[in-house]
Amino acid sequence: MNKYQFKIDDPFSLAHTFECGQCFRFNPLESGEYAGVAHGHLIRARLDSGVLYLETDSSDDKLLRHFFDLDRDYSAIRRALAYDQYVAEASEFGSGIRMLGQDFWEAVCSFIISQCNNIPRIKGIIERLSERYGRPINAGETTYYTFPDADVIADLEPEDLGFLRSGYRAPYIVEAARAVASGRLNAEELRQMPLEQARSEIMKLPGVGNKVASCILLYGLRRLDAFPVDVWMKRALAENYGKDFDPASFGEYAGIAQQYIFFYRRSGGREARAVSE
DNA sequence: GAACAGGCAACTC
DNA sequence: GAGTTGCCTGTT
Repeated sequence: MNKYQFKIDDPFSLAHTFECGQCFRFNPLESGEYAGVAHGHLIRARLDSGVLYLETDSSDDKLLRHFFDLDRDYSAIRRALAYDQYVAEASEFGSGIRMLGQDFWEAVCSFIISQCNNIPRIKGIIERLSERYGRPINAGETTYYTFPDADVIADLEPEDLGFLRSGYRAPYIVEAARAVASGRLNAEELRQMPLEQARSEIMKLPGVGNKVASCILLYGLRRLDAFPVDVWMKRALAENYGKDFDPASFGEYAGIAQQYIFFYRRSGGREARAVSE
């Protein structure tokens, strides 16, 4: 295992980052660390006095910086969003959140699984998929598994995924794997496209509508202008902006505004803040 | 046992 | 275009 230290200047919370709904494969350890697998590597992360300590079998510090988004100025983004009172509150509350640089295919698959589903079950399905078709990484008493490559899943039939208990999503998973494995859906090409064009390409996948496509854009391609609206966001937007609000008005960092609002609203929003103060 | 869940798609009007 | 329904599975 390799060890890395990164000095962090902006607010940074591992708990908020890993438990704000963007990522399903990292969990807290008793030590207070967070551990999980990303881009085929086990990562154990700990934050102490503004330093991010990583233990990992990766030796690619560029990938690690990318995954934790260490080269982005979050304080500047929060200042840019602060003209809006509610976003200012939400971004204060969730100031430690960072947008992880996740693997594209993993995000495609994970957010297909997420539809009409809750986080514990989403995590369970993804873990079963990884244990069966991923590569094991031994770490002491625990064995972790990488997220399986798209071409492995592409060779399966939906019936092969019965053990996942993913229900009607199984054929969607296989079709998405085939699109990615064949190059029909290519992350690099999507990155070059205007947002709406990339969205309509992603929505060609069966079982992928506007919401899941927005999650794939934001979490799988880190298109920060993508703005997923689920039932929680609908509530938050309706409560604060009325019915006919266009999230695009948040501009190039709409996706980060979304993340702050989502986390704030799910944590109880203003009511929770009032209680804690 | 019925209703619902961080959604989609096919169908209705 | 807005509204309704079934879809697997799991939880309440």
